Parts: sequence; C-alpha cells; structure tokens
Amino acid sequence: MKGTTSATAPSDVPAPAEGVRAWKEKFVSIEYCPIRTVINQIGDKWSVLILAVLGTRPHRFGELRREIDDISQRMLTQTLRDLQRDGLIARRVIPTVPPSVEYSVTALGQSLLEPMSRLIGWAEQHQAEIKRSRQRFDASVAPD
Amino acid sequence: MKGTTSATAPSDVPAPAEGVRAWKEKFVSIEYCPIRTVINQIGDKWSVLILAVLGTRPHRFGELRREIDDISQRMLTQTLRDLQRDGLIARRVIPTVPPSVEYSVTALGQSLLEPMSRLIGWAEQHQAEIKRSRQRFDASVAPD
DNA sequence: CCGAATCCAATCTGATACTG
DNA sequence: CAGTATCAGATTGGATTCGG
Repeated sequence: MKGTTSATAPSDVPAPAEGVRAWKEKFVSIEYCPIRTVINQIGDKWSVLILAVLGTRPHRFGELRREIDDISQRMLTQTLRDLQRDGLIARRVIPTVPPSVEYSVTALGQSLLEPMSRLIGWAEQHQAEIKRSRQRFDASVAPD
Repeated sequence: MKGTTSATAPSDVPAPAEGVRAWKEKFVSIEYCPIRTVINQIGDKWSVLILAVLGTRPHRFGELRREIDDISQRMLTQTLRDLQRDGLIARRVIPTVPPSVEYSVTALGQSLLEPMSRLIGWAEQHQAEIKRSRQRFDASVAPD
C-alpha cells in the first residue's frame, strides 16, 4: 500500500502540471487503481446529480424521483445503493405505514461535494467554449 | 486531520450546500444540460488518464500508447479525437516520413486540470475509507 | 411507498486485420 | 507511425412487472 492512508497532507492543490506528474503513476499502475474506481462511480449517469440534490437537504425516495423525474425507478434505486455502498450517502428507514426511506449525504459525501462543485463550476464556465469547439470540429470534419 | 486539508483554499470555495442548490436546477432542466455533457466526456474510461499524462508534457501517439499500455489503439484514437473535439487537447501533425503526430493540452485543457486534480486528490485521500465502506456493505448484504 | 427482477435496446470497449 | 474498419463481447440504461 502507499502512504496515503496516513493522510500526509498532499500539501495542497499543486500547480496542475506537477500534480499530474504525481498521479500519473498511480493511474497507470495496473495492480489497483483507486482513482479509476472512484471516477467510475461518480462518472455514471446519475451519481453526481443525486449527490447534488441530496446536498441541498435529505430527500425521501419518492421526492428524489419527482425532483429528477427523468430517471427510472431502477436507476434511482441502483445508484442510491451504490452511493450508499461507498459511504457517500446514508439510508434511514422510517417505520411508518407504509414505510418511508430517507437519504442524506454523509460526512464523506459532503467532503466530495467540494471538489465536485469545482468541477461543475468549471463545466458551467466553459460550456460555451466547448460547444463552439465542437461545432468547429464537426464542421471541419463533415463540411458537406 | 482528515477532511481539513484545504490548506490553500482560495476563499471562493462555496459552502457545498449552497453551491449545490445553485447547479441543481441546471442539472435537472432537461432541455440542455451542459454539465452532464462535460461530466459524460471526462467520465469515460480513458479521458482523465490521457489528460493527466498529457498534462505532464506533450506526447506522440505511440508514446501515449506505450505509457498507458493497457489501452487499445482504437480507444486511444477515439478518446484523443473526442478530447480534441472539445478543445481540451491539440493535435499537431509533424511532416516527417513517416509522419508523426503530437498531442498536447490546450489552455482550456490546462484549466480543467486544476479542478480535476482536486477531485483526484479527494479520491486518493479517501480511497481507504471508501474501500472499507464497501467491504462493510458487502458483508452486511451477503453475509453468506 | 420502496425496491427487486426480468427482458431488451443502446452504448462502450477490445481484438484483429487493413490502409496511407 | 498513425489511423480506420469491422465484428464480438461486456456494460449500461430503460420499460415493465411483481413483492413486501
């Protein structure tokens, strides 16, 4: 294992060019890749959105479903389960009749929201530029 | 000592709970979702890794292939193309014989590396906790 | 109300073989 | 060397139906 478990402060956020050099090796090492594991989970279709919504306040299952409304019940259940498995959200069954279930972000999930919000901020800030780039690219490839 | 490593926190970090409330609406609006677009692109299997490697220095096609080495030629070509389409990396053909092609991150790509490195930093910092959570969960679900 | 199970379509990925 | 084409397998996501 690497020394990361002892939380030797990765100092801070380094100049990207340096930081990258650092994690490249961890990425490429094939034995096990913690980063890919995490990116995979939150890189799916719904995880980020659900975390975002739960970040505002706890929600019940049905609330989430209505709020997102273009998610299928299957994917909502499954994504919630995966997030719970990773310890990012907590599931609390309230013994009413019929039973209700409340989901909320854990401390771990909260800590993820910060870097995630930065990434999303970036996406918002640069979406226009990306869109333009895509149009330019597509036009130059299929100029028809 | 765990979550508090935001040593260099550049002040503009929104309290997650507020930031989230902000982007939730953009997420859920179905007409167009810039954020999902971006997350989808970098959420695939190779984009982040390639950006990371190119972040250290420009690479030629074959170099990338050797460096990553468990990527198929097909996926390398395709992912590079998608990243170029988004304007995150630049492709430069060097007219030698045989021709060589150099890829490098653009300014836009550089700007993405910063939030990305934060996310990856988070993943590294919390991988152990996540792993433990998964084991606990799996044990409780399939206790044999 | 919450969620598991089944079936099915769409997408993603890799192996292999081929081109300039 | 860099890239394309095609095919097969794996994964993902959605619709529907059933159960507690």
